[in-house]
Amino acid sequence: MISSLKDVAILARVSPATASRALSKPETVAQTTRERVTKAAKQLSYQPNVLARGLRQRGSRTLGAIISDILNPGQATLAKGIQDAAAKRDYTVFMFNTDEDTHKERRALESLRGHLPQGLIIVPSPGAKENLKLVAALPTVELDRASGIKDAHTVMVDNVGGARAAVQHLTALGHKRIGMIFGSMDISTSVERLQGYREALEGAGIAYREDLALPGNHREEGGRVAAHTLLSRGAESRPTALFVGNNEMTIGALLAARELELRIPTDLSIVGFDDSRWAKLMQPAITVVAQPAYELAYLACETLLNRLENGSSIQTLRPASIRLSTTFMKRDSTAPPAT
Amino acid sequence: MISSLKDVAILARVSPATASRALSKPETVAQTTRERVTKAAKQLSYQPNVLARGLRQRGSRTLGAIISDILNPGQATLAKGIQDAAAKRDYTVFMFNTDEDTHKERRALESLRGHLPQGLIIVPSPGAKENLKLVAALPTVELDRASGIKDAHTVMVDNVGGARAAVQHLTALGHKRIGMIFGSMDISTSVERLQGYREALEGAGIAYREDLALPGNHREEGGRVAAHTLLSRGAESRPTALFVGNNEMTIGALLAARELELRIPTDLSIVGFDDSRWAKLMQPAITVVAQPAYELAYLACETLLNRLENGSSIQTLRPASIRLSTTFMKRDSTAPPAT
DNA sequence: CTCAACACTGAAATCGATTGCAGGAATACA
DNA sequence: TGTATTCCTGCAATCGATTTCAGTGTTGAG
Repeated sequence: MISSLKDVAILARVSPATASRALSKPETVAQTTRERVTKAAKQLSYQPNVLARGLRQRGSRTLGAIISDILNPGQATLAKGIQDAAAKRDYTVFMFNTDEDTHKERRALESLRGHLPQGLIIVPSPGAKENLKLVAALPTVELDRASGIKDAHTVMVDNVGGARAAVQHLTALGHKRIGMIFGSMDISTSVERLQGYREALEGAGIAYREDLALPGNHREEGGRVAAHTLLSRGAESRPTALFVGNNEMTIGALLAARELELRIPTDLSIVGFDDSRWAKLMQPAITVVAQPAYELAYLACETLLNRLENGSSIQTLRPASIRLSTTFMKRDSTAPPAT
Repeated sequence: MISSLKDVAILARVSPATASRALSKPETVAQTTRERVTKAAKQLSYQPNVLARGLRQRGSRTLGAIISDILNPGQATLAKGIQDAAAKRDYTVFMFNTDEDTHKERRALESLRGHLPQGLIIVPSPGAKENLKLVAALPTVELDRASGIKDAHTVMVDNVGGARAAVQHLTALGHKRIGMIFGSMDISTSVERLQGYREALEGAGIAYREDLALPGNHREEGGRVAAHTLLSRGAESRPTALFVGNNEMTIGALLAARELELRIPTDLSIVGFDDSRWAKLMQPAITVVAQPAYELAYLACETLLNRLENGSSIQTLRPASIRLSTTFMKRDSTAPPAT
């Protein structure tokens, strides 16, 4: 059923060596021979055995990709970007989920290692700095976040700038008490977004208050609890606007606002980080900082492939640190504070 | 850096053959030897080369998975179910997207074939019947839909029953003019859901009218256009309820209703097929037929793996055709028709 | 016409792990 | 003690494609 290179060689009346060359280095073979071989290959619908080839060449045209949670639409978009970029250059991708779990990440890396991928694209979990030692020699690009490894190649968005824009929008509307719900501080994006929030407040001459910035552990429930805490105070001291650090927590915040019967944007303005289907669809539609997730992932994959194919010369020395900018999407969930 | 079995063998002072056996068939090796080998392996942090092993054993512990669109949350859930089930049995998965495009599906299959996977799980595109001939010998399970290939193993939901339940709910509320928007008729789910709709109407003694059931090509825009057509008639002849065949088109229908300023559920009841984040979150929350996507995929993967490991004996003869039932989720987008 | 340069091709080694077979040691049994 | 088993281990072949090296035939220059 499945035919090997040897079958092709026999049919074309050449040696396996020549058949191999005819297919992968055509210019080294006489034209007539080449045609005989390609014809035979087509006739047998020959498909090279990637395992054998990879064994000989010490690695196949394969990449590893590790993302944190495929059910998160943002991450799914990353997955797609990686796959499309890889497919375009004829690479295939081993995709793994970590669910933000360091142990799963470790297992994924171990499993990956045996497949001898040419490179790795990873959305690092909190424990990645340690885990990545397992594949220290593997060309790697960190996507969306930084693991903290020195001189790593990273492709991320400008989280500080995105957060700053969001909060500036709120201060420009006249908000003074602006709350924030941020994610786990062992993920670089959370740290950066919090920083952007602080910078924007400072720029507007508003003092940063610890009681207005709460952690929400990046899940819906955490966002709900944090928002509930922030919004349960009296109308005089409660924040009039909320900046939420990711999409899941934004949902939580919205639910909390509903429970407390706060109208949006009349009683409360909300800006989320990360766009999504429901943000556009809700009424009111939610104002967000949108990330170019697809482009980000595509670029990360291209960066990796370029580095691979340039032979690890220049690129090894000069780590790429790419930042794409975010887009502020003004919708209907933000308005001046009630007077 | 990367150490081979030979290195382990040398360190443990045995032959490569024995080292191999010590690691993969421990019971065939003397205890002391075994311990020396495992210790050496750990010391070198040995990881077997999957390519070499796969070459020898004609196939690695690898599965192919082809889904239609990872950006669709339902499909992403399928992806996750497959991966989790595979990981549990220590298989790795090559994941591909087809975007419902028969050519991409073909390319994915070609690419997959060279990797010699042990099996395949596929959400078949309309052209799958032809494409799957490429891998006729590969144990395959069709997920979510049927390609139409005879005797194929399939794992799907009870689309007819789900649709029937949805429409029965509407008739029970007193609706008489119930519209439907269905997907591409070359996808089995669309056909089945349409049939469920017809059966429910018949059961309620309502005649099926062709002008109330329109195709929406399964995308948001198609759903919007179809809904617009259905709802643009006068209040006397316009449907008072809509059953929509998938989640994307449901969004389209909702947008159309907004454009026409129809209130839900007062002026129009809507039931969608497939649950999602936004369906719960919207106000009013959308009544839907929910599919057990994760379980479906998990089960499909297990079915495949069981079949693989039982040696293709019994299972080959008796194709599995599994149907899981859907869950009707009554929410706030359905109500009795205005009188 | 001779010899060098060149273009092609094939034989054989190689990648790393697995496995059939055979040999050697240890044990059991008579 | 002699022989039959059992247990363990190593040799060598194998999976399929690639690649080095050497050899053949052809062309061109002198």
